[in-house]
Amino acid sequence: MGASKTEHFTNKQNEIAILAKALGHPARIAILEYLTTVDTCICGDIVNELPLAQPTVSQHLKELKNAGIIKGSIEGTAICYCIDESVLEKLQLYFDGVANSLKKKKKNCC
Amino acid sequence: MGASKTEHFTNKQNEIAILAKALGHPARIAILEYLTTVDTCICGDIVNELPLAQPTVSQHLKELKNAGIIKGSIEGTAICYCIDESVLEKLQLYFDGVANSLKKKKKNCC
DNA sequence: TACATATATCGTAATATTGCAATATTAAAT
DNA sequence: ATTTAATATTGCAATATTACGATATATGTA
Repeated sequence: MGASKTEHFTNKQNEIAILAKALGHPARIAILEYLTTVDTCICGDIVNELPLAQPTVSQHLKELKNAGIIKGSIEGTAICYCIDESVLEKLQLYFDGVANSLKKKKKNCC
Repeated sequence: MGASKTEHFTNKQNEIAILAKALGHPARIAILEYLTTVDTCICGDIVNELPLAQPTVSQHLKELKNAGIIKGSIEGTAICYCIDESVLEKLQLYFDGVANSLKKKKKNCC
């Protein structure tokens, strides 16, 4: 095997899982944070920011792009990558929801 | 290769990546949601809730446990699994932080 | 003790991820 | 047209993940 049985889960569950998986690597968290802090989308510096070879970084960017977390627009030779704010908001809302539900719960175990 | 170069990233980045990775599978999102909604930690029903074989569920539970997202306490024959609220709060705060930073940003690209 | 129940572990097959060197592509600059 | 710079793609090796049948373990019950 090796492939997830996605068809048995809800769209929402798959959606969140895809986003979480895309962020399930420190390099991609570092990219997220870099793109969050940098004011103007200075692009190709991402490679210089990370301790990884250029093809590896490119691959990580691709995965973030596939998950919808970032988008890139061509800017001459360079590419301008930035975060899709709405997707991050989705994650924010999701974990807000879970954390708040937990707070309301009466705990009779563990 | 196949192993992540975790040593080049900050503790915080690795920590968040580990949590995100653990939630990067719809079955584990489903487990999270089940444990969130269920009031008393009725345990072994997780297997019945999921469209996966018992060893597979056990494996997913183990991964959530390794990441620190859930903990289990033995309750006779059964095991009582529940969410570590503080870890979920960590995720909530993290994505709150990222999403809020993005909102404050002036967007001059994409 | 023997049995049933709940969960974990082992072994294994299929597939996915990670990382990089080599190479391709694309567009600007000379 | 050539060169340079930035990024993507390909190909491959090492490792990790996913899933499950078979089996082990542990606890309660007859």
